[in-house]
Amino acid sequence: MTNDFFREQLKQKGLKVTPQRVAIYEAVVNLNNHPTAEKIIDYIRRNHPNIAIGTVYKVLDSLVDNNLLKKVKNDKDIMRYDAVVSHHHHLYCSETDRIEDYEDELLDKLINEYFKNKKIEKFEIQDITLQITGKFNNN
Amino acid sequence: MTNDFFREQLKQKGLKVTPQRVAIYEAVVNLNNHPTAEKIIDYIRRNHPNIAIGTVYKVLDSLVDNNLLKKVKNDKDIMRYDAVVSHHHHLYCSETDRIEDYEDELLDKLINEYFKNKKIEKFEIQDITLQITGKFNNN
DNA sequence: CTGCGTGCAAATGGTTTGCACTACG
DNA sequence: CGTAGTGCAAACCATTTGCACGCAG
Repeated sequence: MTNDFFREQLKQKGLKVTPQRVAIYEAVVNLNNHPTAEKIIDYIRRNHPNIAIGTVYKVLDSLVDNNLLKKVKNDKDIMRYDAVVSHHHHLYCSETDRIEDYEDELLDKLINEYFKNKKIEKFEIQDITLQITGKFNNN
Repeated sequence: MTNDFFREQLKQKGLKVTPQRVAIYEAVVNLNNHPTAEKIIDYIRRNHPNIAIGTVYKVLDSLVDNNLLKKVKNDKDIMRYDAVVSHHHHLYCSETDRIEDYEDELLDKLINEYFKNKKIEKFEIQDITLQITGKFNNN
């Protein structure tokens, strides 16, 4: 289960398992659309009324540092968070603030193949992420 | 010349040609590495000591709205600006704050071709931009 | 027990806003 | 001239910080 996986990960990274960390991680997993810190705080306060805003930011930072969460950047300048840590791209809605994960191994292979042949001068590629902007057709 | 081109563009968009707008545009063109608002202000103050910070932000916003500049977002949360308006990607240095433009028509064609065949469910693509992270070898 | 993690509240800093004044067209 | 644009300073607000206390290991 997600919860146990997370607790195990914390231990492995030498981080203490606290109710705050568990709650924050669960919030990011359960909330859709890559929540902002504010959304996460709202969600958590239902069950943890006393959790501090500063704590949420500190926990989010340390989880990102330890690769248990990822930061997602959008056109605005508010930071959002993603519990999907594996390599993936993002679909950005041009009309709303919706952001969806997009995994596509075939595409990744195609792009890697391309850059295997065509090097960028004086630059060693470590990671390629696509920002795909467009419109969701419904829902 | 760049300057005349810019003045012409302002007129066409119905924006007044002011010394502030010209100076801000020139700053973004001349400064390398996709300057922040702060860098732009420092640069301009050499010749326009009285330009207001608020004005710089307002001008940058309106130039972006009118497609005369682009915003560049990095992992941190400070906005940076780009005078290259044509479609291109960005090379992000993983160790410094350096950001370079990267144009590659062949790559664009390859990716467009790929998505011509493989549609994303319930999503209509408008634009695809790559964030290429890595290391510059020297310089 | 020991120090990592938390709560709290104040500080920070990039960006925005309101308004009177200026100058472009 | 009339209004878009500017200067200024205060306001905003997401995020950070410092410190005393509390709890996980």
